[in-house]
Amino acid sequence: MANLQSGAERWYSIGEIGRESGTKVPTIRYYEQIGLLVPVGRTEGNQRRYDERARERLTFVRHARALGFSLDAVRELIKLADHPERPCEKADTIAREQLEAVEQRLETLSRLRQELERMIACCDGGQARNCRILQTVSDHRLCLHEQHGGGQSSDR
Amino acid sequence: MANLQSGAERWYSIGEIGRESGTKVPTIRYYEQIGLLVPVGRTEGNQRRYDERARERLTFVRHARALGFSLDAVRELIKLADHPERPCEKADTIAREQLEAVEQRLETLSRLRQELERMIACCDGGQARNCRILQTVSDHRLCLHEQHGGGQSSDR
DNA sequence: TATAAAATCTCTAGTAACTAGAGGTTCAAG
DNA sequence: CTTGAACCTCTAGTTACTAGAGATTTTATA
Repeated sequence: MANLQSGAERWYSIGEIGRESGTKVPTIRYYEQIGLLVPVGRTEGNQRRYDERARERLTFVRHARALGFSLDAVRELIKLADHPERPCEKADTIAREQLEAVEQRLETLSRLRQELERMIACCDGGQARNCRILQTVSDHRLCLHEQHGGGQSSDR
Repeated sequence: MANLQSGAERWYSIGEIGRESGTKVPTIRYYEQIGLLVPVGRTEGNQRRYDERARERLTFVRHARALGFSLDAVRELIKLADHPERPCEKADTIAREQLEAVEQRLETLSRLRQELERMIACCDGGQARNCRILQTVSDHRLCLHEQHGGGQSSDR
């Protein structure tokens, strides 16, 4: 809450950085609340004002999220970005884990796609009684693959 | 709450149908609570007992979930399966929507995979300062694709 | 038949990652 | 100086479960 009007630095409102980064305003407040973004200075009327650094931090978070990293992973990545002298094995590990998860999901989904395509192709649009889609859902044996499901949360 | 011991029908406990269908017991109770499964009869000691039909219903639900349908979609599919005389357009629509969602996710994910692979390949394992992974997350311009993220919830 | 272990019951609360709304205040333009 | 957009806090809702507490029932064994 220091010099919010003096100095040469440019300040941004929460709405501005939201628009810029494609983030809804409540989401930004949420990130602050869970400690992902450091609280920024306020105006006398209690409104948040962001500087360049805070803006970049939000961009970092959003981009990491867009890459599919969990908020916990993002937290780790931020920690690393804040300590440039540390080795970056951790970032490597996180990225590799993310890659593996993505590959896993890709596999599951492409099996699902195949299954859905087949179901749809076989549906003749008649009575529900004869609907291939409903039959397939009813009877797992009509499936091409055993793999989807079986255990829980193979997809998410 | 009728004849739970008389008659020829076989009854199953919640644990049994859970094991069979790969569903955790609380999940089954949850499905009942939200009205996805019809409440079944109970023993004198208030424990649930499932018959063949109830067992199949759970299988249906689990399989539909494994195919990626939302609980709401499953609800619709159940309604249809319960009315075999109706036309099955609705099932077709639901399945097509699901297929489209799956294809969408596949696309996003394969872009992500590419991005992650590139990030990881470029990381030299040195200081965080020079880490390609962190740099890429910091600066969207280092990305191959603009598409991932941009708006919100492209993946989910 | 007695007892102990396993399974079940209800209820509440927690998870991830936001999103929406109520009710009130502040900022910027005209 | 007024008005309307943007902001504030706080609570609760979303999806699809999952976990735990504390009590009761069922089942298997001695």
